Amino acid sequence: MNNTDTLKQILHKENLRYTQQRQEVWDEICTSDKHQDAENIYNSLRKRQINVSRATVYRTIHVLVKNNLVRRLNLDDGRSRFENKTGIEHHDHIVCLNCRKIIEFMDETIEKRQTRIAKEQGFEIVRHVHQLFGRCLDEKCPNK
Amino acid sequence: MNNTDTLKQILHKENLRYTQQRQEVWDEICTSDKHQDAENIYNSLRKRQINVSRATVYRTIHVLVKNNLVRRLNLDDGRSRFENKTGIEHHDHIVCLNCRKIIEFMDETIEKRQTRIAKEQGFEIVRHVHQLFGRCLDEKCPNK
DNA sequence: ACTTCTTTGAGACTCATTCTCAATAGTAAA
DNA sequence: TTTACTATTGAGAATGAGTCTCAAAGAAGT
Repeated sequence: MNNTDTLKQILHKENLRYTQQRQEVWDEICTSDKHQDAENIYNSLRKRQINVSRATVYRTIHVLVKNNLVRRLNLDDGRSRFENKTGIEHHDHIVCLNCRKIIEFMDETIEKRQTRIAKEQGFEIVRHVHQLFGRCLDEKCPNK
Repeated sequence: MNNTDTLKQILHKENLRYTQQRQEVWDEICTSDKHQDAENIYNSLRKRQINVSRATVYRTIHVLVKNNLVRRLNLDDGRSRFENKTGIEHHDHIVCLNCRKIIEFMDETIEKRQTRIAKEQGFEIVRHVHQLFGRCLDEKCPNK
């Protein structure tokens, strides 16, 4: 299913109308660099002459997150970042504290273990956050 | 080393003065229930007739966190929580989405694996965040 | 086109946290 | 044990991400 149909489907399910603004926000998240924050998404759209308000950007993101089209990332820097979640396998993140480079990782053993640990403690996991913060060895990184 | 000496030591290292307010904030974090937020710490102190300002609470917490006496937790609910880190072994958290109960866990296999994964990606981990959000089976939990 | 209901945009508002700056309090030297 | 210097404090203003309000604009069915 393409971006437009995916969006139309969830809007219909939520009894919401299909609008140009909602499509533009969703497109921006799908096509842009990953891990953009709301302000970034808003600015990118404005730069492309697309009229949309900050309020609409936030409101649309809520719908997308609620319906699993988008994942919200909280990287401890005070604002949420968003990534397209459709057709993407689950992964977690490694973040460079110097250059803020973000790498994705996924480890089946860790995934299974955390589920088991939660179960042993009487929990059923709904979601999890697993982030590794450190320093990368990238030449371009202003690492000391 | 007791709370007072620990505090005096890091204040000295940071070229900061030992004050009653700083001691009170540190005491509150050491003796109170775990995972309190700044407002909570502030209110607890005021309730005990201890004069301290919000600004001082926040400022003191920064010093404590910077010097590894306190850990800052971001549980995705908009405010930071703090826990005493001295003499406590490392652990991560499981949080109930219904009753906000917080359980600690620690798994050596996961710890080792994440270090290795980061290394393979050219990262040296400085810290990590691993949180499991779900629903607990506690009878008192308003978990339908 | 008409009616009804939803969405939008601009800016006001919230809330945790940080900042400002005058008043207060440690601390080292005398 | 007072002086002199500097750091700390408190009250409230400022910040910034995100949310809310409400009148105007837009979808959708008739």
